[in-house]
Amino acid sequence: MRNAQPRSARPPAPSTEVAHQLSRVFFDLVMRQTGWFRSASADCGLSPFQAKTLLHMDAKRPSTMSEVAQTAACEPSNLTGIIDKLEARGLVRRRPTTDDRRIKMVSLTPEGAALRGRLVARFSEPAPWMRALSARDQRQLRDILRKALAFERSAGTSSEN
Amino acid sequence: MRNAQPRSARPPAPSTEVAHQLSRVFFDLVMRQTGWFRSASADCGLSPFQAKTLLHMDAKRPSTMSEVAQTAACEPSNLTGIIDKLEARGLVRRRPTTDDRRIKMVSLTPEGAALRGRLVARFSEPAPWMRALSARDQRQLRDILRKALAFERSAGTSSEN
DNA sequence: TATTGTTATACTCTATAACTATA
DNA sequence: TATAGTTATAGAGTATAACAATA
Repeated sequence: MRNAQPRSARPPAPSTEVAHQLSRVFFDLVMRQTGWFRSASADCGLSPFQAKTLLHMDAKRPSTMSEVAQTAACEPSNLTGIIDKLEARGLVRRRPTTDDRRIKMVSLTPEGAALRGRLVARFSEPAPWMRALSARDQRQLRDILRKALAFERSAGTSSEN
Repeated sequence: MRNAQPRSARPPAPSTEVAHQLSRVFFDLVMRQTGWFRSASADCGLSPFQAKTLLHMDAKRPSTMSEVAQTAACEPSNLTGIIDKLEARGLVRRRPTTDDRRIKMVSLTPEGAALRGRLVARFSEPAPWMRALSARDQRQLRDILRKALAFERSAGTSSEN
């Protein structure tokens, strides 16, 4: 864990040692944020998975159940129950399509879109450790994470796998 | 969300706008890593919470149930069940103390410490987006996250709250 | 009387398989 | 026969309250 890198023939990848250190510190930090997500969801009256689902829905465009399940990285069978609850609360709406009657489109109601907005705002409130960083570190971190997110959005279909 | 900052009298904090942008991009990225954590745990034959608990245990020193519950940010009642399972698999050991017989110390067995090591190694494997970053970005990101983690460890008792 | 850990309970999350209604 | 979504079910995670043993 503290050894130099073996010098075997490799593509010109950046030092794997730095990447490993990065991985450890990232997941160490992430592991400390689970409670944050939970309480932020609860502040909006939602379970974590309900909040996650709402966040993964496109505020402007309806999606099929499958699409939502894929972007939220969950099983379609579980999504059914979540959408049931969100629909019962008037936050989303399910409608069949005319051309293929197996497919159902889900969309946010105005109430759902509003609550989704509240969620986004809530998740925009910086955690204490973010405010503790210098302005320079905050900018650098934001910019690097934006690159990472751009990669994730292009490369992976979602997170999973 | 794209507006300039209001110019009201404020402490000389770094731009809250940058911090908000940082918060959004960070949690957007984090939301995509849950599957990664899940599959990494499964690779070691553990549920996510079991893995989390093992990772939060000090490999060298026994802790009380309360201490583990606090660092893992879970309810003591839930920890009981998890420790039961880990103990049944021979990964941890529970022992009463002599001075206060209410307290029970939990420690990793050699098998538990070995599996914890495998877990740490597994979580050290960089995610694709980490490898996609330039060597410079990787170093900068690692260094900033280390500062964040140092803050978390000093300031917060854990994550929660 | 307060505290450590446990039990009981209930609800949510996750995953798999079987089912329905379409195609 | 294959696909979109649902139902059924089981196991794991999370939270609260009540409890036993001990201090």
